[in-house]
Amino acid sequence: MPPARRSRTASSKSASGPAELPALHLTRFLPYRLSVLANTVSHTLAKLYEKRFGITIPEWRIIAVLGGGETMSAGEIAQRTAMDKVQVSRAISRMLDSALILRESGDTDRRKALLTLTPKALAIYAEIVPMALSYEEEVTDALSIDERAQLDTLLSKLQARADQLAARPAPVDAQAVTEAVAETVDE
Amino acid sequence: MPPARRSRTASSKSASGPAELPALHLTRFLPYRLSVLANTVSHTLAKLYEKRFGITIPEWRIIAVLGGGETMSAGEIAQRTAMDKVQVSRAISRMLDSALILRESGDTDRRKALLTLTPKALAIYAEIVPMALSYEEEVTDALSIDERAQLDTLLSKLQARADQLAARPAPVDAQAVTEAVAETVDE
DNA sequence: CCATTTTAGTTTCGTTTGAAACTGTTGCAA
DNA sequence: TTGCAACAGTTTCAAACGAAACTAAAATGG
Repeated sequence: MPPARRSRTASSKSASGPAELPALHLTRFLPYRLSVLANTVSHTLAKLYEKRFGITIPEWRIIAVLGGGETMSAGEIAQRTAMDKVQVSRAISRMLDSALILRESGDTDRRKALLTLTPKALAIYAEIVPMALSYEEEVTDALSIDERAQLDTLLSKLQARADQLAARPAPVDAQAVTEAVAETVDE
Repeated sequence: MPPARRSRTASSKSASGPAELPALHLTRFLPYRLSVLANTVSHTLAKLYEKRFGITIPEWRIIAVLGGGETMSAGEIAQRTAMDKVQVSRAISRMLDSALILRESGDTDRRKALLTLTPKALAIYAEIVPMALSYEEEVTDALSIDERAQLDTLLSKLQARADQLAARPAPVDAQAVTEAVAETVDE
């Protein structure tokens, strides 16, 4: 039995469904809220990056992890940026075109390409980091010190749980449900 | 002068940049964290929706706002779902194809189309809402009751601030910075 | 050693996206 | 009224995406 649901100002529709339909308000639905917030933030930031440096978010992320001047492989970048290898591969090829990155194939393992930022990219890094942090600060200025700590905790816990749930295989069977619905319905 | 920065275990690179480069750890950078979390959650949910009902997130959102049986225009849907009109238009046309939505042009204003869910979509609604809420609960189970309240507050505050910052026009000039960087650099 | 599997990264293909242009409709104003 | 601006929604086009197929280079192991 699912625990008692939000008893908000919702379900009071006139002639509604069968029985006890739990209502859902998109604006209170966590996945929706996270998606909208992340989108707002990313989009704002993306426009800044694009406008000033002509780079996209994937490129920014790569610059961010290589900004210390270190060298790493595409796979390692993928891990550290939470992007998949295709995304990384494409971002790198754009960055090669715009001379932001240097690629040399390692000699111990010639599958792995060693990637380093060019001076040009390092200069962007030096400019973009303060800008990024400053935007972050403007956002978190909406919060008290306590709240910022809370946010940190909450995001970590939620991410851990979300990862866990994402890893879990499909919960029940699929086809059956679809068919059940199709049956119930369609006149 | 930017307030003192995170003094984490970060900047201790060996021979790093010019002077006081504030370090940036992607994993502690709020926009990044939000983006990754929202992505994980949305992606998991999208797979559930797709697998069971053959619908995408935009379609789900439309079903969510029309699920009470009410009728509204595409523009209103766009507002309530935080999607833009193009996204809504496309989702609606998919839903027309799969007989999930009904469109009749209003007679007072023939630009506005009146949209209503079909019984088929309402049946999906009845099945999908518990599923969505149950997933949400599984995620928030990672939090205490107090923390859930905190989360609600934090998300609201952050969204409000992010909206405010997004509305603000471009902060400074653009070209200048790009050129400055180009100059500093490229050997 | 040679054959097989695994790993690193790229390419391809079909879809999705977002911005901008476009179509049709209404409201407004001279 | 006619003419024009604003609005609702759709279409177009080029970029971006994800999944799966592919290429090339190690690692494994018989």
